[in-house]
Order: sequence, then structure tokens, then C-alpha cells
Amino acid sequence: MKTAKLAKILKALSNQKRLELYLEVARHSERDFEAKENECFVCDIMESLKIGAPTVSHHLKELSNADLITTERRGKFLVAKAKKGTLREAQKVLSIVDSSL
Amino acid sequence: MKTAKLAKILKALSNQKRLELYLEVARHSERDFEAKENECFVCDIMESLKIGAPTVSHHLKELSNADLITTERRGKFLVAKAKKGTLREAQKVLSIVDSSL
DNA sequence: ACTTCATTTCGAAAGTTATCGAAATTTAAA
DNA sequence: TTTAAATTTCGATAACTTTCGAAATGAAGT
Repeated sequence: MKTAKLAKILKALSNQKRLELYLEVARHSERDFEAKENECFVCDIMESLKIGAPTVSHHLKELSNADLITTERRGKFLVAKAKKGTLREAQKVLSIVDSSL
Repeated sequence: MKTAKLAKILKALSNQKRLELYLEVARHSERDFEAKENECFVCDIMESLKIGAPTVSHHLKELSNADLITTERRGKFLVAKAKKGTLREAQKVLSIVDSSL
């Protein structure tokens, strides 16, 4: 992976709210793609992170842009899923550091 | 590790130049603490990353602030050393994601 | 079609960041 | 102690970010 892409991924995770949002998505993504009718995601996040819907939407877009998540409309709601491979790749690059020390 | 600290670390690595700088430091840190008289570090980086000295200085400070490196004066020069533990801790938090998927 | 709820887009405000050139500081050497 | 090299601080600017409220859009049920 090129440093430009790695930097983009890390940047997407460099805001505390967005990082928490990502971790939340990552932990719940499997479950939420099987979500029941009355489950949503953006509105859950709004409440748990205490940020407005426009901001959540913006953050989700940044995470998508960095290839860290995908989103899917499920009826009225939007559910997000983590692309675990992207994070793993990023970790691989960073772990070069460990092995060389 | 709290998300606030993790976010700070990731932010420090979220700028491409700074990320490259860090990776460079990480790869060379052992060697450069044993540096010969005429080896320097900031000025090397200036050339290899093509950014001015003030900017390098600024980036080093940010990496220090995030606890990712330490710096040490060696005669006229400044050498930087990676604090591998910090990165490892960060990786540990992020790897929760992997194990939960 | 109308209403309602969820999400996105738009426009803007406030704050932060990357980068630079110039000046100041530090260190070593002559 | 004068000089030269390396680094830092300062002041400035341009670009970007986070966040918001308001308006627009999309989806689903009545």
C-alpha cells in the first residue's frame, strides 16, 4: 500500500467522533446487515455520539472514501459495514515498523 | 487506550509527509542514535521529503506530542527515535476490530 | 397524493493545519 | 569570539475540517 492511501485511511480515523463511529460500525456491522425493520444506524449513532445527522452523514462519507466501510440502504434506514480488509492492509504496513525495530 | 489518544496518534500519522517522516524515523532510529559525527537527520529529511526545515520541525513536534517519537540532540544535529510501544498499543486497539469480525 | 421519518445537500461559521520566508537561537569549529 | 551550519520560533496565508441549521431529497405507509 502506498503512503498516500495509508495516510488517507489514518486521516479518516483521526477524528475522535469518526473513530468511535468506525469502531461502532466495525463491531456491529455483521449484525446490522441483518437488521430488523425498526433498526436504523445513522440515527442510533446520532444519539450515542451526540452529533447531528448532517455530521454523521459527512463522517460516513469520509470513511467510505477511505474505503473503510460500505453503506447499504435498508428501507428507510442506512446501515454501514466495515471493510475489514482495508484496516488489515493498513495494519500490515504499520507493522513493518515493529519488525524492523 | 482511550479513543481520544488513539485519534491523536492516528492524526499525527494522517499527513502523508509526516507519515513518511515517521516511517523513515522508525526504520532508521536505532542506527541514527549511533550516528557518526557528520550524520544528521532533519536535514536529511528535508531533502528526501522535499519540505522546508520549519515544516520538518513542526512535524517532528507533532509526532513527539502524540508520543510516537523522541528526539535527541547529537552535536549540531537532531536525531529522532520511534517509540515502538506507542504504535503497538494503537495497533492493539485497532485489532479488536479484526477479532470481532 | 399526502405525511412522516431518515438521510443528504447546501451554505456558513469557527477552528485547525500545512507550509513558507525571515528572523532568532543554538552548537561547533576556526 | 567571529563565523557557519542546523534547527526553532514567529507571523502570515491559503486550504481544509468540524459542525450546525435549514432546505431538499428519498422511502414507506395511510
